[in-house]
Amino acid sequence: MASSIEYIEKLRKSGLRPTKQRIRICEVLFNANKTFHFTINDLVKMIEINTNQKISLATVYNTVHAFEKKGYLKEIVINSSQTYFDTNTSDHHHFFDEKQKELIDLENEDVHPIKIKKSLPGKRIKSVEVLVRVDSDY
Amino acid sequence: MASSIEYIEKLRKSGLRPTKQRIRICEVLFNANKTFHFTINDLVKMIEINTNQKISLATVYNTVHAFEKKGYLKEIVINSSQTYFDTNTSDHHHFFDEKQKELIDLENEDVHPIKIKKSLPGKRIKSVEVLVRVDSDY
DNA sequence: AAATATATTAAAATTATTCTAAACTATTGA
DNA sequence: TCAATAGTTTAGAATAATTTTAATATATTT
Repeated sequence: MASSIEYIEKLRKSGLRPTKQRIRICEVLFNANKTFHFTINDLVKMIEINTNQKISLATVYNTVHAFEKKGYLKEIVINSSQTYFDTNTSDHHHFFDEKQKELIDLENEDVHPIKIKKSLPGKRIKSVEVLVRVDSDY
Repeated sequence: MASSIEYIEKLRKSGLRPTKQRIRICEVLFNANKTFHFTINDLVKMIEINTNQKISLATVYNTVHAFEKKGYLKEIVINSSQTYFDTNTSDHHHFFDEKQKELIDLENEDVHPIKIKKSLPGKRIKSVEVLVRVDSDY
């Protein structure tokens, strides 16, 4: 839980102008007491709830991408028609249930450490992500 | 290297009618002496090279998906505007260089075995995939 | 407060993929 | 062998996520 003043600071510090829209999106994303996963579509719906002021879709895309670049959000690697984002920016992995389109965190301590033995000349590892696809029984 | 007669057999065995188009696509995909990664777009280009007979885009999509269902191809999980497929259907992982849009195999023996300690009630693990994102120096 | 730099917006454009329904081809079995 | 049928291919239309455009609005700097 943070106040909009804190978001204004946070935005300014990272070189993003604290606009009405960005502050609103910060509130929606970072006021929750748990981290969560969302699609752009989910976020638009969350913004619409209890708001009279609309934010244009282009702005939502711009802002989410700006936040991702600044490290406030993580993009989750899934082959799906929609891109998922995560407000949990810590190093962790995911379960994905294709049927229910449900994403579940897999904390780093839930996975034995991953060591990559192969190295590629001229290339630096940026991230190592594990996706565990699951089927639901029902 | 296999002849079209072998592909006809293979297709029939898996309940797919051996059509001109499917046999052609088998040749393009499975005659190579190394496995490789491709997008639908790549495949269309490969088909066009040394062919007078065109295959419609819808058929290419249909066939690739049919082959994937039968286990002759693997879909690779990447967030990219295009979906990648792999003719290497063994259990393995990938490096992905976003800049160069380059995919590189990471054999299972190149990764320490991945053990998932968390289990989800009512869900069965279908696959565990690792994607290592890399940056090129240049 | 004016000048500037940056953001927002609605609408159009783009692009991968899927759908449609008509024409075609492989298979079956008489 | 040949007609019936079931499955396949096709071009083009439809869909849907995302990006672009360029005009308007807002934040920052001087």
